[in-house]
Amino acid sequence: MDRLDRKILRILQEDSTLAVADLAKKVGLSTTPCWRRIQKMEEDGVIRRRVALLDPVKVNTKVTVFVSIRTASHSIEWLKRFSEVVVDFPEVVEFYRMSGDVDYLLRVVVPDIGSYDAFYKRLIAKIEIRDVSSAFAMEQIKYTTELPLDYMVLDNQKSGED
Amino acid sequence: MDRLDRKILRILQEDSTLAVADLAKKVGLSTTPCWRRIQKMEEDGVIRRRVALLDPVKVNTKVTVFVSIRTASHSIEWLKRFSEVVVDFPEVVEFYRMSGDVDYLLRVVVPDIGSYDAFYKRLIAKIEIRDVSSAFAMEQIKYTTELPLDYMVLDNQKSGED
DNA sequence: TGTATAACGAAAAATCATTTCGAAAGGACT
DNA sequence: AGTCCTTTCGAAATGATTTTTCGTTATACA
Repeated sequence: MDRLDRKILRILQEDSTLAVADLAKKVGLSTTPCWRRIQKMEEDGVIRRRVALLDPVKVNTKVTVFVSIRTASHSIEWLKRFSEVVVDFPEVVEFYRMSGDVDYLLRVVVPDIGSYDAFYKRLIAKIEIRDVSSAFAMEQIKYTTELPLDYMVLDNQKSGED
Repeated sequence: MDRLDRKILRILQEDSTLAVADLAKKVGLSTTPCWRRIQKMEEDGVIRRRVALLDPVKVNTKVTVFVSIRTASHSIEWLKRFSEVVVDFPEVVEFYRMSGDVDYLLRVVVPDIGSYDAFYKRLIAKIEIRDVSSAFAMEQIKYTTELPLDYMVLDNQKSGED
């Protein structure tokens, strides 16, 4: 991967609807090699998928809640089941195993506080959880799916400045 | 918006590369009305954009850090500048104003702990911040851009069971 | 300097998005 | 029930874009 590939990724992360010909023009290529580069990055798994991003307000999931979970000591069995249960909730859009104080962190999206309570009840009905604490987001100041490309490892050679 | 629209959104959230004809077949429509529904949802802003999602490992941003910030008392000026500074870092992929204990929460992506330290230094060089604490994610168990569509408000009538 | 390899670009072919045109379905009102 | 009106639908034609094909150009290396 070189600077041209990075340029392509930068654009596709923002907007994947451009015609390959237009994208090619932007990065200074003709359509065929540009198309082939995209193809290759899809095969290599650099580009994982292309998706539509929806407006949370319009689909009635404006409220984000961060759920911190401390699990002290638990069996391997419990941890396995815990992960499975949590992953299956569509309201859970992010789920991390953490180092330090908190063991797991979830980002949950729901319409309102009431729905969060309902979600929480459904969650603890499925699996016993010791220490849970919820923090509500008042405002989403930034949310992007664009990963920074400044750390990418390039086969350095080739053209391009940006 | 009815159940058909929801079906369409469900699919487009997963994969926006399908041909409209195929998508139409999946939801039980012919291509023209399906195309028009998509068009309308784009105009209405329900569908915000279409993007490519990249593999964090392949672009060298596998480490996620959650940064909690407490700002006690600060001027309006400071808060404004703080937001601007933070938003401008491409490593910050999510940024929330929170209720409760923590005032702001960031999700930051970087290649490794060392890069995080470098990022942190660049951040505090740009703006003075009182109380910061960082929590590292050991594992990303779930990450999806798919919002749950179960809370969507439908103009209830019409066809479809799912 | 020759050769191999990899990347390029123009143009043709195939696929897909978008428009156009009627037809059908559902509601409201008489 | 019937007519009008509105909305949604679908087949086919058009236009744009993706994908393939083929020949050319650049780059690395002996």
